[in-house]
Amino acid sequence: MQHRAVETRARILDAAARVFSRHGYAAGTTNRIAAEARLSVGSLYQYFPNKDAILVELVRRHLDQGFHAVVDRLAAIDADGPDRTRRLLAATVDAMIANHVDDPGLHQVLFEESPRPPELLAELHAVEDRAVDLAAAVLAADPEVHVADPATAARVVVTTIESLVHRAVATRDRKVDLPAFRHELTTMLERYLFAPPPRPPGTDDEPD
Amino acid sequence: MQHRAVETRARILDAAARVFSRHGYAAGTTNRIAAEARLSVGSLYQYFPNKDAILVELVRRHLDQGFHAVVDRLAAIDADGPDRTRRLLAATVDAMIANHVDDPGLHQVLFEESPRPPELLAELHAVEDRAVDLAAAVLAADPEVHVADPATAARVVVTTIESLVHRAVATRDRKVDLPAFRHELTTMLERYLFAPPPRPPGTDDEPD
Amino acid sequence: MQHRAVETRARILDAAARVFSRHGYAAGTTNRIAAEARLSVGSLYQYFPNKDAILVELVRRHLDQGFHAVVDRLAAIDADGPDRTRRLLAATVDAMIANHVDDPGLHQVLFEESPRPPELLAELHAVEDRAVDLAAAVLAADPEVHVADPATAARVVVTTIESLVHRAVATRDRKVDLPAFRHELTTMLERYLFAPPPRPPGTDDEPD
Amino acid sequence: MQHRAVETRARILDAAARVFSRHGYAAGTTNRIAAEARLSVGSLYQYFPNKDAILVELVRRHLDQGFHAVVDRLAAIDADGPDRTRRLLAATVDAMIANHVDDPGLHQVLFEESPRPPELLAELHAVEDRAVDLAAAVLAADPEVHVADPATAARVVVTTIESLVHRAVATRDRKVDLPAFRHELTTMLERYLFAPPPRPPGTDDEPD
DNA sequence: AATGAATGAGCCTTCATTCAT
DNA sequence: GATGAATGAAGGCTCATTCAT
Repeated sequence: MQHRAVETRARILDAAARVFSRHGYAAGTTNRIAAEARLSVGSLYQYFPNKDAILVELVRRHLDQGFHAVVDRLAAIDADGPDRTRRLLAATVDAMIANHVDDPGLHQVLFEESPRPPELLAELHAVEDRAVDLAAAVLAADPEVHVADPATAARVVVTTIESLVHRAVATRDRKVDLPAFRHELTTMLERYLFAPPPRPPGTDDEPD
Repeated sequence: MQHRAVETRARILDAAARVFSRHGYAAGTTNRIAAEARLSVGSLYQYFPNKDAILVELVRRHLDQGFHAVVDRLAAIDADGPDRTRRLLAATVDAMIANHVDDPGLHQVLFEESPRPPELLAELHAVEDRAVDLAAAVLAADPEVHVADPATAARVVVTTIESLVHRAVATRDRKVDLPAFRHELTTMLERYLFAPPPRPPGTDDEPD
Repeated sequence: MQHRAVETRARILDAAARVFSRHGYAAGTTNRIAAEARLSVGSLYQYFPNKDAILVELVRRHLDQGFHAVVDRLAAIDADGPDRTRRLLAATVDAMIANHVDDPGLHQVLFEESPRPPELLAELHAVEDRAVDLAAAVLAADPEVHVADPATAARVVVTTIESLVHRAVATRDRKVDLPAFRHELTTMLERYLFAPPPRPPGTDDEPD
Repeated sequence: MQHRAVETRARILDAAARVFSRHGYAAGTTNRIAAEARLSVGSLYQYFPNKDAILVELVRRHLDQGFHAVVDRLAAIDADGPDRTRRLLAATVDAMIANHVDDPGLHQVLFEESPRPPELLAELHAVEDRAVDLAAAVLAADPEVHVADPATAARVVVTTIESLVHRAVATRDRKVDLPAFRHELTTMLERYLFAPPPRPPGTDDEPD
């Protein structure tokens, strides 16, 4: 039955997420995943052609969910109020943190220690590019943002958020004071975006 | 024999670096490493108790070399000239990029896809902490740097450099326009550190 | 339901023939056969107790069809004309070739690469024996055939035809010029059967 | 050590021969082969890259040994005595029978039920072609041999011997009275080769 | 009767590690 | 100290067969 099958696929993915998160990719054996999903290996292989396919699907799912979580969150931001860019920035950082907080270990496995077929890399890049485009539009529309090139600035912002959030929360490494981290990250990005425009020649800005 | 042994250890580590870089951690078998080092597996196991020990040593070596490369570079910076912090910052970024550029693949393996025993994590953290301390001292000494807490700001700077440089150059992912990246990263960090001080009390910015 | 069931069995056998021919015995999975027969595996197992049973039935069917094809062809030969034996021989060779030409691959699977339970071997032998008996009768009745023992000669003829035709056409190996093969095979067998009788005693050729 | 390694390879091949002969290709598992060779699977895989490679080597070995056995036997035949062709024929048949008698089951596995990579088929054909060439030379040199085309006749002889000997002795099927088989096969081939030449035109044998 | 999801034994292969030489 | 053959546990995956629906 269609419904049943979809459910089983999901169960396998959930199980794989738990197993990978706990054991890493290499030690996340298909037998373990099957067991965790209360299924036989054979069944697992009726839903996925091989172990990597599970991983790929898992990454895809996380990517989608993460992207949508951010987009949804941003959609709730008042489009026209004051400080729009600042509020979008903060919301994005929050959403990204939320995306990772659930299962830090999983992200490590999914985005670092696993083999990523080129096809998947392409998707990763596509999602990032979409985010950059969205951000660039926001920056370009805000007169208070003084950056040489909105596209470049947008990419900096996006990759910085991704990298630092990932590092701060999505690692099995040392954990971090989240609120402080959140504050400092937004501060840095705000200063980057809203820095006073370079002085016109002749004007001095920072007197001794 | 002491000397000979040290040399052999180094040869194994070099071989391991090449093998891991080429094949990744999982496919970097001990036999391949031994072969690359023109050694028998048996001999390899007289120098290292197991595969992970090689990895650990390799990470340690890289960490040390990287740290020293940065420190050496910074030592060459004129301690008292103007814009000292800015110059240190730029030098650090340059040194970090240099650290990764040689062998991007290896860093990926060493710091992402390999198992890292807690013991190794502790060392990682220690090195980072040292860097943070050094940076904090620099920030605290510079009157133009207006940050609430030099220690926090130092950590932000250090982790941002690490994360973004790593992401930009030490990945097998999509590659990046390095000079542009370098410029944008320093710009962001400078704006973060040298932002005009918060308005004097009485002006409200973020009310309770 | 009797009729329906018979039809379904036939459909399964046909499907199995196609699948075995295409994929070989090992890769001819029951699932593939079921799919090819537009049936579920479950249903397939209601018609055959296991995979080997399908194979056995298939061999049986091929044997029967092949035997009857030959017999029918021979029945069309004028029983009393001159050169009766020669014509029967030619017709047999033609019929055997015809039997294999349709689906060379299938014969390879059925008679070479598959497991043959003893029960099946017995049937194979029975069919061959019947053919030998028929041939022996023909030889014995022909005064121009000078063989020591019609039964032995009959077996030689039958097995030679079987083996060589099989080899010539029922292999995935190198293919063969059929008309030439056909001519040479009949020539050889005719010479075998119609060789001039051994010289009357007194002439020595192969002394004791 | 070179010698030790060669010996181990041979031990594996011998073990594989026994295991394949007993269980067939599919059920001749690498673990069984290793066990039969009193070796661990791991070791087996240090000598052969995979199961098929063992098979290929085994086929090659058998082919070589078989071919040489025949050639050696023929070399012992007096080159210039009377009835040279007849004696060569008999010797060939004997040698071929000898080749198969040792381990009938193995031939079945090696040449029928196993997957044969194209590369191996090519070798098979090459050996056969060599044998055909040799035979053709013999036939062409014998004035008593009346065949339209020595090359064709040679191929008929070679394939007939191969096929019938194989069928008679190298099968797990019903076994056969070897001396009788031997006699009948040579008889047939001799009659084929030494049949009286076709009548000169003007003599009628087969009137319209 | 039919369906097709589920089962699980067992296959081929890899690789960190050991040990006889 | 060195060598490299040997080990064997364990992994990914297949497929004949069963069984709940």
